[in-house]
Amino acid sequence: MTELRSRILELLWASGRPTGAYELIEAVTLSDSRPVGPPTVYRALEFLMAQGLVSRIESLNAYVPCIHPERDHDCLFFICSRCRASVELEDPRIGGLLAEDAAVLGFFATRRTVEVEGTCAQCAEVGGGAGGRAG
Amino acid sequence: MTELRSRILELLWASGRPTGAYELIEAVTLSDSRPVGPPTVYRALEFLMAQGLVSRIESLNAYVPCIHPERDHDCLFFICSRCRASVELEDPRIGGLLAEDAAVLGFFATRRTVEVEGTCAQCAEVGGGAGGRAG
DNA sequence: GGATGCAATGTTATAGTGTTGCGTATCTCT
DNA sequence: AGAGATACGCAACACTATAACATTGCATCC
Repeated sequence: MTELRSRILELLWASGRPTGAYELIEAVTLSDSRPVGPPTVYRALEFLMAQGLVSRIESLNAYVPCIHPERDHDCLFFICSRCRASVELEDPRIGGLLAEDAAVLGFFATRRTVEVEGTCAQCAEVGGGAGGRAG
Repeated sequence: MTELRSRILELLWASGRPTGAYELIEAVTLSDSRPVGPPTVYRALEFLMAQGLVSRIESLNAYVPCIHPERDHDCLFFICSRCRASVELEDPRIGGLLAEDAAVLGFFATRRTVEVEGTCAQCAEVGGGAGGRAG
């Protein structure tokens, strides 16, 4: 773990929501008063993902710090399309079913992506408007 | 359903694997001997997805024709990282669990993305090499 | 016929996301 | 110090997607 990598991990935690790579580039550039290029940030993200410290949210092209990186887990994200927040959940049953389906197909799984978009409880309470509960 | 839209749907079926938007642009341009721009194809894809005729695979930035578009279903994809093929499966149990988890969070889900990457049975048989069964 | 409205498509430019290639620095081991 | 491995800097580029605006074709109404 290097200076840059921990810096990026901190920024992800500080952000509080899925954060794009180019947002991170800007944030590092600003906070450290030094310009970093895309490859630098992407490499750091790659490393952090390999360590299980960060997950990528495919449907947003964005990155989030991982809860409980200490153990291998099913990344399962609920993403609010109104407030842009995401909640990570652990549900071993889903991994179990996917493993079961994979076995039926004779498929050897290496990576899972499970993402649910919608409206979080807090935003739903506020009511009405774009990204709302309808649909 | 217009000429262009059915053309793109045909191309997706003919491709036999997840196909990028720019591949489709090229394919339409070649097969119809007329240039089409990105917006044209993206709009057609948007329409086809709204009809449930096509799904987007987020982890590949690619598109696939949907099996059984006639009914609302859980899109669940197994994507082989070796041969690039994808298999769509229907497993209502997964949707059930996700709905259950969403309910616990008070989350109103509007869209699900479930994608599993790995090696398909056929490629695993061939053995060894990149994208293999290890992991 | 001519005006109007609408959905779909065409066109140009640009925004956003991610990678390649190569050079340099830093760290570690001997 | 010297050699190899790892990480970082940088320029350029490739890929993916959308914005903004113009045009076409068809149906409708007067």
